[in-house]
Amino acid sequence: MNHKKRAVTIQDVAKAAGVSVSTVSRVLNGKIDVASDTQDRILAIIGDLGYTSNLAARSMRSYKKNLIGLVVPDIGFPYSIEIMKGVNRAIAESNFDLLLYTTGDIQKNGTDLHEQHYVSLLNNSITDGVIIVASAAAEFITNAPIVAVDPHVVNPNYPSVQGTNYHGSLEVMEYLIGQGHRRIGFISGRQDVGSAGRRLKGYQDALANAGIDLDEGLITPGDFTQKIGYKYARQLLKLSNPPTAIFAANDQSAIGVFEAAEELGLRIPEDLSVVGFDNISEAKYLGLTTVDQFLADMGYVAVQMLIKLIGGELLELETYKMQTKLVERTSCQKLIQTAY
Amino acid sequence: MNHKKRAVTIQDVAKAAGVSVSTVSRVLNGKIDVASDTQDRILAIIGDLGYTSNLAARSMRSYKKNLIGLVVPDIGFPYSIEIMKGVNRAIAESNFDLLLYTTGDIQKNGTDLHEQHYVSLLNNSITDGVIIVASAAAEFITNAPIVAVDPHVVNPNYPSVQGTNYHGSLEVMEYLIGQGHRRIGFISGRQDVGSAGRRLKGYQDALANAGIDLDEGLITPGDFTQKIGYKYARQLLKLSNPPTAIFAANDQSAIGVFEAAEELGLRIPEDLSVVGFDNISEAKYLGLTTVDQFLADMGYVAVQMLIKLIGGELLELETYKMQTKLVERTSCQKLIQTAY
DNA sequence: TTGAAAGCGCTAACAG
DNA sequence: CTGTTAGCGCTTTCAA
Repeated sequence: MNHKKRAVTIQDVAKAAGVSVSTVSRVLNGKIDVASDTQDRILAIIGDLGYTSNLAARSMRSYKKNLIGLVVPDIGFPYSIEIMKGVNRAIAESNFDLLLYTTGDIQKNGTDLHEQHYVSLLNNSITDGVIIVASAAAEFITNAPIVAVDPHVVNPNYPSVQGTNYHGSLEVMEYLIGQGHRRIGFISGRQDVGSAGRRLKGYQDALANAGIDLDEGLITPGDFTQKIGYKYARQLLKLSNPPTAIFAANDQSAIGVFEAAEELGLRIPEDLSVVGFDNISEAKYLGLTTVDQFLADMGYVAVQMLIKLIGGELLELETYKMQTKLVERTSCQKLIQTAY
Repeated sequence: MNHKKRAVTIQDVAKAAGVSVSTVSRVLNGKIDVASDTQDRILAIIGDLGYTSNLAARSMRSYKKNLIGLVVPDIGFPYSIEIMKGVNRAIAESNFDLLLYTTGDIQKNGTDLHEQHYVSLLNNSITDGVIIVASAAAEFITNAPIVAVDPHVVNPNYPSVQGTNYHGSLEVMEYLIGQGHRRIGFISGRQDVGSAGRRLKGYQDALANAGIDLDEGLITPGDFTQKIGYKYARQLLKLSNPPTAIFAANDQSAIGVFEAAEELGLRIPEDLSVVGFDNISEAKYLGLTTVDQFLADMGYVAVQMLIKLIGGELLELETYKMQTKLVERTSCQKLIQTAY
């Protein structure tokens, strides 16, 4: 390895081939008006010299970059990972490459301003469009298209992919009520996230529909983390009149519930039913019932929408709704029960 | 949202502020030699106009970009995800941002040539350095530093972070043999991956050390996937004289073993002991014993090494060895046993 | 079929 | 303290 030497440029190639830079550029861009022997010679030299075009310089001059940006607050979070898997799959099927932008910490760039900044940064320079996950911003200034996955804003001013959170939440509650549960706890999600609010609304409305009085004491705060899920589940389960089921606003917090139940010697689902939103693999192996939010599929669909937009199709403000439905993990539960 | 309008450039800002572009550039780069009222005025205008500097143009001129590249074959694979988590954490603690490059499919860019291409593409243009995961290439042409995480090559020609695969494998075998196992199956990893070979070597040597004859029939092929792990575990368990323990070259295939065992009505660990390398969360919740390869920590360390290299420290060819050791998942097993 | 030259947006000397 | 100027590596007219 040497990383001292100046990178080889189009000039070097041109010089070695005894032609002008414009001719090399033509070959690079697959233009047809080049003599085939010239072309072969240049191609050979490009191989010999190990030339790679300078992304920055290229982006500056040409419109098409075959690069899609993905702005994610925190790639360590299972929620982001699931979406990335779907994005990844769609990218693999396309002829675009992926540029992921993150500052690593959900605190460090979770704000509207940061998001807007990154979107501009990418779209005004090296990407053909960007996908932004869990966007909080109400608006983006960009000269290339964007698609938001699961935006916090309910009716965003830009194209987006959303799950039917309210509907999915209703379905969970109907399921639990159908099993005979009357006291059902709810671990909330982050206050500032739209989908969390819709999940809570589903919880409340389903109770009303079933004629069950709402007990505010069964609704706790939350922030989508396992730690806080554990904390409030513990609190709920220690009530003098504890719930017989707990519905968590996402499955990270559902895992927290699982831990609290284990600690208190409760069996799931015999002593306590637990359902969580989002459906990550850990929930699957724990045997927790979940609501499938198709996180990966949302990412997949977002890429497809974006590619259409880049290609010039006018779906400017389209919102794609993905149906979220209950996934009963019975087979996994059986699997784990059998294995031990 | 508007994505028709031309992006606002440094020229626009200069014109609006009634100064030259260089003055704006100075403000942008935090140079001190600017009158503070001029600076305030420019900053205000930058805010008003929603100006973001053009990444491409900036990269072309200046040396420092505060951007680290990460080249990963397939971000959907748990192995990659674990490493990315560690990278993410290190990035969060630094003042660098992350640019992830992938073509999405392990088949699509798994070759040396592709890797070399991406490394050049990034390092010769917009990044200050790149981290390359599971690199197959023997050499890279680049004018900025690179660090490889878990390279296929045993003694690469560039800085790298590696786990002590051979040692970890020995430890597993000593553990299993200590439990009284004499017939231990081995599900191999991908042939072309160096670490997989070292794990197999550990398996073989440990048997020899214990004076146990090697039965080639207990060693199967493999490719690190759950599906193939399942297939060969099934084959092993149906032998007339089946193994009492199976050691899988990674924990994805260990999960396949788990499934095969379940299907055949075997209890783990009573009827069959299972150990896998790598330690992803699914294995944790399944209660499988694993070898911790510190995947996340490897990513973390790689970023730190890279930042040192970027800063000019001369550890050019340093290889950082992370100790891999057996992790007994007894508490998780208990947790699952209690919960159901 | 090819080359010369302009310029993308920006930074970094160099003058003033 | 600020403006002028010269490119970075590339694509793209426009001529030849």
